Amino acid sequence: MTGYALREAIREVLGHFWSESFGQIYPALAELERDGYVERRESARNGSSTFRITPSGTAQLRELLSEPIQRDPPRNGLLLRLFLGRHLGPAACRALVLDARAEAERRLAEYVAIRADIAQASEMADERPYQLLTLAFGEHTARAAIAWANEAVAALDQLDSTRPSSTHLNKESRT
Amino acid sequence: MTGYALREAIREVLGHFWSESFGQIYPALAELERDGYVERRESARNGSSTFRITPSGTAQLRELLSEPIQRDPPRNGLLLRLFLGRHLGPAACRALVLDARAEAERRLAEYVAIRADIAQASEMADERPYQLLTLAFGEHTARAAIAWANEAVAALDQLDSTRPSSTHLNKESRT
DNA sequence: GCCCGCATGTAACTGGTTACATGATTGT
DNA sequence: ACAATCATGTAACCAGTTACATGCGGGC
Repeated sequence: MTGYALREAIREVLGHFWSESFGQIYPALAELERDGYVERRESARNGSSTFRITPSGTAQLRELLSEPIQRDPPRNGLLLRLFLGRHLGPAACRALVLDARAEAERRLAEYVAIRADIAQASEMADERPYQLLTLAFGEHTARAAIAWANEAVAALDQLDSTRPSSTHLNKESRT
Repeated sequence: MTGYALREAIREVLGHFWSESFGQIYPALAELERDGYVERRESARNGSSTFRITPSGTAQLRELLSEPIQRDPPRNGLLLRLFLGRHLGPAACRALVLDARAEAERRLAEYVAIRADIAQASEMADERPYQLLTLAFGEHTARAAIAWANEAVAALDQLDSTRPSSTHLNKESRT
């Protein structure tokens, strides 16, 4: 496939847990070609080149997949805001949580659709069980996020009603 | 607090969803001081300086907290490996999942301990409900991860027994 | 003729980590 | 004394995004 197509595939297929930008892909493909991990085939018609992985490329892929997983330092903007939620007030926090819930629901719906697609397609039978694993992860975490959001909204509502004239911006002071 | 203490606090208190390095903190504090958002008080004894947020600093904090949450592009090494799990084989994938489950269990235990701590401490009553929100999020996602891992292990075991002589490295070929 | 999607690549920039240099204080 | 921890800062480096420059080909 071409670099462009590769990026599209990553966006569409792995989009929920991986991403690459053109600035990554093209230099990477050039390097992979230099190291003999992929082969370039120039198209005569236009200036595009399609790439195909070589045997040594698949070997290298397996090597890389076997390397220890490195996780990057956590940075969850939602949780940071909620932790310092006193400064935002219950109403603003509630809005944030509702937003998060809406997105989790959107994701969950997407996963359900993907599951239907995968069940449909008879191709790639040996890859399917692995793809279902990642899908299930997404479903579990999305459902967890929704359940949490419901609890959180309830807690925030109670907080708002218990101490209505809180230190900061609440429904009344904003109107 | 000092820059050092600030980093410790971030690590210990927000460690599950936020992180900052010295390379960030010290330049940031200098800039915040320049903009009048924090005040520096030099200690006479040693070269250390303690910082205190100013009124305009808290205002700025609220401003920043109100800004839209920006999420960084996803990059989940575990899911990437599982998605391409055919290249690793069921046994290796199983190990990855078990690892993930162990860590989720470790996290969950930590959260339970923190919850006990928070319930104990009578201070900071107005911050507590917000902190509990972030804690609950961690608990939900950890439990979801554990449940998923259990399903995934079962699926992988079945996969391993159904087609024992898979294309690649499995238990037999590795011994 | 013109816009849009396909396609390739580079350059600038940014956000951040890591490693290093340095030194005071405290506890054993 | 010496090790560990507290403390400050900088420089080098890195991964990665964004934006830009460029051009082909097809559809309207």
